[in-house]
Amino acid sequence: MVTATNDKTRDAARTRNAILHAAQHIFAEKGFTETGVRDITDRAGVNQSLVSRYFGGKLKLFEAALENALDVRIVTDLTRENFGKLVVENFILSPANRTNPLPILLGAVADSEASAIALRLLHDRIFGPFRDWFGGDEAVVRAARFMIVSTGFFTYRDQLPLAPFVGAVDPGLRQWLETEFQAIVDG
Amino acid sequence: MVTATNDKTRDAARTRNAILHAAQHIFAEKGFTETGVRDITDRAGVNQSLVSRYFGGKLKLFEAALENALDVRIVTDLTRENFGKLVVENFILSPANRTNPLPILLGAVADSEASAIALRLLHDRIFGPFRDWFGGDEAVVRAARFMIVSTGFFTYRDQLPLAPFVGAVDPGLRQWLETEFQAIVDG
DNA sequence: TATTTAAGTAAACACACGTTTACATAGCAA
DNA sequence: TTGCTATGTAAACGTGTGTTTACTTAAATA
Repeated sequence: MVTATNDKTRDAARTRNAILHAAQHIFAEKGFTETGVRDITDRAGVNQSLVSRYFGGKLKLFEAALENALDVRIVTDLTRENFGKLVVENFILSPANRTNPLPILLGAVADSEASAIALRLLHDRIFGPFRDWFGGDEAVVRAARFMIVSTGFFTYRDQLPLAPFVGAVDPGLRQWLETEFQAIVDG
Repeated sequence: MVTATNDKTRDAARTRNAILHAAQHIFAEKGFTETGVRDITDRAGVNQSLVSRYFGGKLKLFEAALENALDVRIVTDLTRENFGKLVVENFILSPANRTNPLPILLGAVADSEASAIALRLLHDRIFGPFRDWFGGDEAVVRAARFMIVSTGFFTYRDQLPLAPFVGAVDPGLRQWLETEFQAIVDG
């Protein structure tokens, strides 16, 4: 675990970073609403008041954490040939940790302020890039299909652990996911 | 609007009912977390303390409201022939009001206690019946596909209003939804 | 009608939680 | 070394919210 002060030295940048990373983890695990500022600062090993000092409050910290998670480039390294397989491997089946922004984003839907931030970033950094990458007349519909399937899957894997989504993914379901994503680019 | 006491008569059953229906509406609109007990009782025209008296608290009221919403039978009236068209018409495109239980249910994902209730009811009253109705070897996968697509759609229609989901549904998207649901029963 | 019981209300309570304040001190500069 | 500034902390604050309490009163009962 990354804490700010395993020693007693003072370093604002490191402290800020420790808070940011702890926030990404815990927001991904518990969602925006059920994550307390003290949960984050305890994990980072710092005082609770530093969230307001360094980020301006819980909401701005969520925004920063989400932006940070979105810095992993999703569209890069994708090809139209093996799109389905690649997406399932690298995006869908990657666990809900700080590297996968969509679960963090979905953890904000219950809060009106946090979901406004999430919606903006979702549109600009996920939906938009995929829509442009798909291209063509039906680009918007293709991107919508992409969002629907990935979001539906994450909802049941991370938030409502329904039988077929717990543990290893059923091979039939995985096969369908790959086919489905491939169909989005193929037409 | 249904209130308990437009007059000043006292009627426990009517009051309880007014609370229940107000709860269904507001839970569907704002989700479990952002709905306050006072929001519900104000709409029902009764005192806030009656939620605890008649239902045992906000959580139990949510459970009762969700059970009540689930009393609309979804599977009935479906046929395998026009499954896709029927589901999209009668289930997917019906607004997020008290008649559609899935949006109410999805409004609980942020709260750990409410989502535990939602998960149980989701499994018993939606996932299970559809799985059984689909039948066959791949019944579980088919039901999972059904859950993924409908949940993904509702998430963006009700919770994160992304461009292609606001207002009238894009005809291309609607066509895909129908095809997708039909494919679930066809194989 | 007199009495009792159930229905309803206003106010207070208890607690969680994000934020702010007042203070302490490490590290740097003069 | 001396003093200043940035970093960090503990405690208090304010507020929102689900719940409970003490009380009032309509309606049923005898």
